[in-house]
Amino acid sequence: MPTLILIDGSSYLFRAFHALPPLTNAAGEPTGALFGVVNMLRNSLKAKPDYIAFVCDASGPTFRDELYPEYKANRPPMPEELRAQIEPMMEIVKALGFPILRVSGVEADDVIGTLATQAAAAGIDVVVSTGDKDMAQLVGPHVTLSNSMTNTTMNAAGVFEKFGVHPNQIIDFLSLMGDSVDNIPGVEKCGPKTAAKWLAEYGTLDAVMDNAAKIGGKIGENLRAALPQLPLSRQLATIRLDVPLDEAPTDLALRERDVDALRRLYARYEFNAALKELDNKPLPDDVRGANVPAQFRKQTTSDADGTLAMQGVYDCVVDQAAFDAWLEKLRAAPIVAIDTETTSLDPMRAEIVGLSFAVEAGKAAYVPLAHDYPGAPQQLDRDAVLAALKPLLEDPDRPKLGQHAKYDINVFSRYGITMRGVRYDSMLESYVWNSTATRHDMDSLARRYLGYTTIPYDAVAGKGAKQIPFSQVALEQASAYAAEDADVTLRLHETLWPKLATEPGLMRVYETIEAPLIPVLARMEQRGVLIDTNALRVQSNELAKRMHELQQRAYDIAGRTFSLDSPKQLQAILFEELKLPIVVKTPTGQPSTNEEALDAIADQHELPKLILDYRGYAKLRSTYTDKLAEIVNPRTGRVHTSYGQAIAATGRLSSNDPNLQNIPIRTEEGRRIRQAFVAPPGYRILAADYSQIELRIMAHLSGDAGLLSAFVGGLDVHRATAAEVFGLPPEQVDSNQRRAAKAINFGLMYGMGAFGLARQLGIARNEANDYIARYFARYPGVRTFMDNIREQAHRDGYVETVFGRRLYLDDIRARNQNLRAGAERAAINAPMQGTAADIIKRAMIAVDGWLGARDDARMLMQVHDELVFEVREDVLDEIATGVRERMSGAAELAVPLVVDIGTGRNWDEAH
DNA sequence: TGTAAACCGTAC
DNA sequence: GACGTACGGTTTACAC
Repeated sequence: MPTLILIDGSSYLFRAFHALPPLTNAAGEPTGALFGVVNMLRNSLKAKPDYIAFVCDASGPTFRDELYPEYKANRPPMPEELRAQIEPMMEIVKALGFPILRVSGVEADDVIGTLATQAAAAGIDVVVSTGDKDMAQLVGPHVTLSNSMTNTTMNAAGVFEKFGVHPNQIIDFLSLMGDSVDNIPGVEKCGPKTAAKWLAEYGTLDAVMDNAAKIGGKIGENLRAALPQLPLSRQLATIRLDVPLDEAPTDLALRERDVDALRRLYARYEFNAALKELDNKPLPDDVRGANVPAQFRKQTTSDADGTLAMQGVYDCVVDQAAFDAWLEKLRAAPIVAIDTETTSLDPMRAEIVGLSFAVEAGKAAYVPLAHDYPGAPQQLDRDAVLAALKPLLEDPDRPKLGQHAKYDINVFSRYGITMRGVRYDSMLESYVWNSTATRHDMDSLARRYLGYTTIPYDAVAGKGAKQIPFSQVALEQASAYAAEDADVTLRLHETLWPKLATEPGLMRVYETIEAPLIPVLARMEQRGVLIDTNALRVQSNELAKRMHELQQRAYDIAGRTFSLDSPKQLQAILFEELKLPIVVKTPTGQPSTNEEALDAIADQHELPKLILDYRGYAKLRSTYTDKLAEIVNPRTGRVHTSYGQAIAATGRLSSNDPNLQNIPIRTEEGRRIRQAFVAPPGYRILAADYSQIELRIMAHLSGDAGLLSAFVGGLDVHRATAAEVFGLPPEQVDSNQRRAAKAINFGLMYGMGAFGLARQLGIARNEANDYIARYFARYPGVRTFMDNIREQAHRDGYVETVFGRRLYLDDIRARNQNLRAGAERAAINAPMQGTAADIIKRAMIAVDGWLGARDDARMLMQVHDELVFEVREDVLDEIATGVRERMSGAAELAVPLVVDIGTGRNWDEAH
């Protein structure tokens, strides 16, 4: 059968632009995207199709813009470096002899859809070459998709495998999901899984809509809310198959290529391989790694149509000569990407299995050191290799690059190596560039910024029960995986660093906050905090006893046994068997058994109170007492948390394994957990926390006179607020009024409305409204500030902290009310939460620098507005003074930054 | 056996 | 639906 290849030119140019490094030729003209597209085109010819066409978007509006003015409204303008590559691309495409189709009023997709349909009807096999999943709707018996970026092809079965729906359901599938890039509305919270599930059940979008009432939960409500929008979404997602065209598929034979023009263009853009091929000369061999056994050489280069796969030569270094050669390369390189392979995700328990390095894109090596499996080849001695590398690793003036380098720093520390000079970390570069992106792990970054899918860890080490330690992974696979890690890290840096360089504010955040913080956090994690496991064990037993008693009583009361831990079973007993009133519902519409709900019915039955007590104990025991004891490192007797430096969108740190940032404090029983965080003999715990830091930042940012003077005057701000709102002298404010004022102060920072305040304080909604109105009347600057932030967020799509950290708000222009309102609340909160994060990070860097190498005082923990130290008793005063000075001085605001400090034998006492 | 979702609750 | 940012435990449903 004859074949037709339809190339989605616009899609490829755009993807190649984002996937490839920003190459330029000697004249400084951008060539990266061009290079990608040209290679793809040359490869497409190798299939020797009978017909071929290059289809791209014409300029000007299309019928979709008329249907829906907001279509693609979120698209940023095309970057100049990309725009500059369009004309050259068209010249090359023309010179290659490709028929070019550009039809105004429709998109390239529609032209492709029309041609594919016509060709298939005429018995021609069609391959649509595109990176766009929307095209899956065209797949049929004669039509397949091919994606040269991922080197995959898809027929109808492939579509079903990938999306879980058939090609003829793709339009409905896309309509349900919506598309944030094209700004097509869908069903909120409906992703591919949910969309596929519904379509599997009902078959079509129409049927899903007809049965919308049957779908439960929050997602069902979202679906019903979206019903009016969905027909429009479907129209937008539907590729037209009836565009009037001048050419029939059979008119699309390849024209004769213009060799002279190609030679001139290839030369100009420095596509040397293409130029050589043009002149029919063989390509030179790739540079091969020296002194490397051939069987360990891993070469990832372009295959038939995988031009955009990682290209490079990866060495597996197992002999001294090869290692020496690499050591020389590392010493000579201006920047070295380093990655460790280990036996554990926990750096405090991990042992080094191998090291990988990259010095330029495409040139990387893996040095296996402790692979141990039957038949494993001889490897270099780990201690000898580490000793040889130590000077380089410890030299602060040799710039190093990592992906999540804190992990590697901690691993090296276990071998007596203090890694210094980590100037670059691709994870943090990505985080500063756009903290809203949910994941900054290497696989996600490679996909996002390089358009490349890395070898998944699972693929070499397995997962779940079948997982093997990396030390048992065969050298050949281990090398491919590990060397790629270093290579990809380097390529990510080469992509992200120039981006950061275009935004001096973000660059400053990276250079003055995030990068210097890496070794500070690493030291805190390595140090760990001493835990009194005996105290925890005692408490755990007490809790277990009380829980058991409560459990027995609960069974007696209910007349049967059940799991007190199961909300579902509780719901059956409380609301079905006992018929207690339902006060709160969960987001899925079920009767809630949360604290608020149980509190509300506690006066009608004894079971709710009992459950609340049980829950409190169960939470403490499972989450804290038992968990902490379990996670104590047997080597150090301490818990070594991991701080997440690229998690929270606002710039805050997070903490896990264990999470030290949610240790209880509000109740007496909870504080016993804190009492188990102890100082070693001769030391004391010192806790220093910023007083009302976020409210102070609000005063600074808003410039509100009332709020400023409260802080400058050193007043109790909640009391002062109560005095203003209730029109009383401060000394006549009672505790209830102060509590209300505190709720207002905090609530406003989170964008809370009257509804929320009323609920929080248990008052009528109009009363809450009244409070808020009086607050804004008394603090007009705060209202103006909030209005301005909202406006700025809408205008720019992001908000900033005092130090220039940026938070993008993807939903700020959403048509969905809830999404948009949520984004507005986040916009209000982010400058305050984010600035507080910036300030304490700056303080940590300053305090760490001041403490230097002294071992009589060590910073252990950070809890958002608090730093915790262990300090030798004889220097407590000196340290307290120095810490206070540096924390207060971490920012110059319009109000003083007050720091409260306490000390004690344990964390609880230090408060 | 493993994963994801729902629910709940802790911190700042 | 109504208050921002996190982490994580238990139950439950479900795919493999």
